[in-house]
Formats: sequence, C-alpha cells, structure tokens
Amino acid sequence: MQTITDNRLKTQLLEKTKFANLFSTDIVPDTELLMFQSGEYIVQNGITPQYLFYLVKGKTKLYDELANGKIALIDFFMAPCFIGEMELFDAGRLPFGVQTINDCYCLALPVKKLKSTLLSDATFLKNICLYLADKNARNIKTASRNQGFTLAQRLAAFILMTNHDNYYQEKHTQVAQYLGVSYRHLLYVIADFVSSGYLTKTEKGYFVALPSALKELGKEAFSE
Amino acid sequence: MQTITDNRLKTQLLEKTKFANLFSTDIVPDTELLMFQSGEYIVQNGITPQYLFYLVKGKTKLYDELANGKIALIDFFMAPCFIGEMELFDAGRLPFGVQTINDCYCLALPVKKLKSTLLSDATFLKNICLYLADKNARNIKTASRNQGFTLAQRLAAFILMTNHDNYYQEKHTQVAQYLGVSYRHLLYVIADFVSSGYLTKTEKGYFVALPSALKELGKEAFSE
DNA sequence: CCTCAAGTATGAGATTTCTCATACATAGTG
DNA sequence: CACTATGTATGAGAAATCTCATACTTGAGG
Repeated sequence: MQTITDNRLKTQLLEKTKFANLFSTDIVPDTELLMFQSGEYIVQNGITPQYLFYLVKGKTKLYDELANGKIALIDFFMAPCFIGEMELFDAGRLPFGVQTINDCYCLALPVKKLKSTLLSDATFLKNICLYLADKNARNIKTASRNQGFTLAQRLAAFILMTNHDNYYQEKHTQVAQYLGVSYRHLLYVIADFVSSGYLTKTEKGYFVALPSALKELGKEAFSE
Repeated sequence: MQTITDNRLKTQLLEKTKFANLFSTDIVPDTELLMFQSGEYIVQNGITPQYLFYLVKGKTKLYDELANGKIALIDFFMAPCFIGEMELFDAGRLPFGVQTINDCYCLALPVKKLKSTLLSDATFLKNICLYLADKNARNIKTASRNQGFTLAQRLAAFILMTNHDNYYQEKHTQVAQYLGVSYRHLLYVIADFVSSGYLTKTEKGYFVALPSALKELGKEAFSE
C-alpha cells in the first residue's frame, strides 16, 4: 500500500466519482488517496481495517477462508464501490479478506476520526444501505446458483457473461474458486465444451464458437 | 394475514421489543400489528411488499427460487428482526420469499407513507446497516460452508447447533434445503450417523449419543 | 371414515465432483 | 542463468451427491 500525495490526481478522482456527494458533511479534507498493487490485500482476513475505502479504480475480490484451508471466492468488486463498510458498524466483526486483482486506487477515510460523524450522516447511511442490500442480493443469488446448478450450466452462463468479443480469457484458477469447484473439475468441463465444439482454443483465449449452445445450457443459471 | 386490532397486545409488544427506539421519529401511531399463520408468506417471491415488517414473535425462513424449479433455503429469521428492509431502498429489486415456520406477529410500517421519513432517519438507517451487515456476513459464511465442506461435516455441526437436551428433532425436508443437498442424500448420511453410533433413533427424535464424535467431524465447519 | 398432502424411509444406478499425481510453460527474481 | 511461484493440462480412481422409483406413516379436512 502506498499513499499518493499527488493532489491533482486526488482532485481528479474525487470529481470523477462524485465521492463528496455520498456524504452530507465535507469529508474531502480527511480523504486520503491510497494505491494498492496487484495482489495486495486492501482488507486482510480477520484484521479490522483502519479506513473506510472507496474503490475508484481497479478490480478486487472478496474471499472467505475456511477452517480446512479452503478458500471461497465470494464476490468481485469493481470500481466504484465501498470496501470495509461492514466493519464500520460492527467493530467486533472479523472481516473477510479483500484482495486486489490489478492495481487499485482507493479514496480512504480514517475510521477512528470520522466514525461518529459517518454514523449520524443520513445521506451516507442511505447509500451504504443501498449498497449492502445490493451486495446481499448478489451474494444470495450466487450462492443459490452454486447449489442449484451443475458446473456445466454455471460455467456456460459465466462464459457468456465474461467474454469479450467472443473470447473467453479468465484465469481458470480464479474461476474455479468463484464457481466453487475444484480446478480439476473446471478443466474437465472446459475440455468437454471444447470437444463438443462450444469453445475453440486459440492463442487469444477460448473462442466462443457456439454461443447458442452455451446459452441453451446456461439459460436457467443465467436468468436467475 | 390478519390485522390485529387488540391495542393491548400491540402496546405490550411495542414495549417488549423497544421498537420505538429503533427510530428517531415517532412511528408508533403508524405501526400496525399483523399476524401470519404458520406456512403463510410474509413476503412473496418477486412481489414488492407494502410494509416494512419487524418480526416480534415467531420464526421464518428466506427462500430463493431458481429458474429450474429448485428452491434454496437461504436463511432463518428469528424474532426480533426486520423483514422487507431491502425493498425499502431499492424499489426495483425483486424480493426473495419469506415464509413463516410457525405463527408470527409483525409490527408493520406502511412503506408508501413513511418511506421518505425513514430514509432520512439516521438512527433507523444505522440500525438497518448493522442488521444488513450482519445478515450479509451470515449468508457468506453459510454459502462458503456449503461449498467447502461435505454434508457429513456440515450436518454434524448443524445437529450440535440445533439439538435440544441432546435430542435432534428438525424436519429432514427443511434441513436438506438449508444444507443445500437432496433429501435422499441427507437421509443417507443420517443413516450413516446412526449406524456409526453417533445418533440413536427414538420416539422423541434422534438422540445425540456421541456428541464428541460429531464435534470432531463438524469442528471445522462449526468454528468458521 | 376417507382422502390428500407432507414427511419419512430405502434401494439402485447414474452423474458430478474431488483428491492426488504428474508434467510442462511462463514470468519474475536473485 | 537458475530458481521459484503460478498457471495450465491430463490421467486414474474414489467419494459425494443426485435422480428416480417405491412404500409406509401421519395429521388435517371434508
């Protein structure tokens, strides 16, 4: 982690994201700009963060680490979004880990100083409620999908959702965690898609050769 | 659903749950007392509710219905707790179904009339944030547990958590949904526990004969 | 008393998914 | 350059879980 002192960049990001509009008090003077390199943790599993973060650039993922050493990838967070807001309300809570996927910039508010101000700011609280409700609904959907559909169905939906110009290029290791299956099994199903002609392997990633077939397979997991 | 006009009961419940303390304005005059019979839906899947509910007596369960007809039991709600709060913030959201398990009493606030008041009430918003954060953490834990552990492990933890005086008496159909497995498979694992001597079948339910063995099995799923 | 819905129970066979092992490629690092 | 970590890839066998079928029981309602 690195504090960015370049005020021009900070000002620019503040304006672009309209960060100040999320609050009814003036939090700009207390706002710091932080940078996290790819792979760094913004919030470490089990350690209460000192800041409330607002991710303005970059992509992160939220983990839950289980007692048996397994890791469940719960959700992806893309800018703009809050990070560390759950810990603001319940200091006793042990937070889930949030790791960056690429270089990330965060506007950050020191909790110690601003906690009481934030907790009585209706504008801010309303925004957080909205955000939490949305996150919750997404989590529930993901979880029940993971339970109710086979990997082939979920993967088909996932490929359709994440491909760019008909090329699917996600990292298998990460996807396996997100879809809640073993790496081995994911590869097995991908190989199946290839041998069925749904996907074609190229240097640029997997080419979605039969989107209609994937749509048919994944439509139920997708629509929900 | 049934509106209870017995003001004595309403007053008693209001006092017992300190409902008024959750708000900074006086919502008592607008509060209705509603009763739902066992099995009724407080919120129907996909239909935006007209009230913000506060469950004061009874036990409910939250469902997600998937496109393939399967049902995922996401969470149980026990009094006291809010119901329908997610829809308050995002009217466009399609709510998850909430069904009562036994007879339930709810204090209810009409959304249409009070929405704007509630959304600018910092005390109320703070309470909702706390509640949402907690619910979210619980959902994440449940979901990753369902993914990361076998049914035997989860069931062991579940039995230890839900038994009364060493008797386990939950309905298998419900538990299968909650633990995210087929009824058949649940029965299979229970039969296994019985033949291993962990449980003994009696007229009063299953007797937990070897809690230590269950503890050993479920400790990882439990601790998380 | 009959009937229907819901819960309980068990068998057989198929599918999904996991674990472990092993091999190779690639990128970053001292 | 050698070393290491990470991602990719594939095989073999086992475990977990599912679907479908079938029966019996029990409680609620007509």
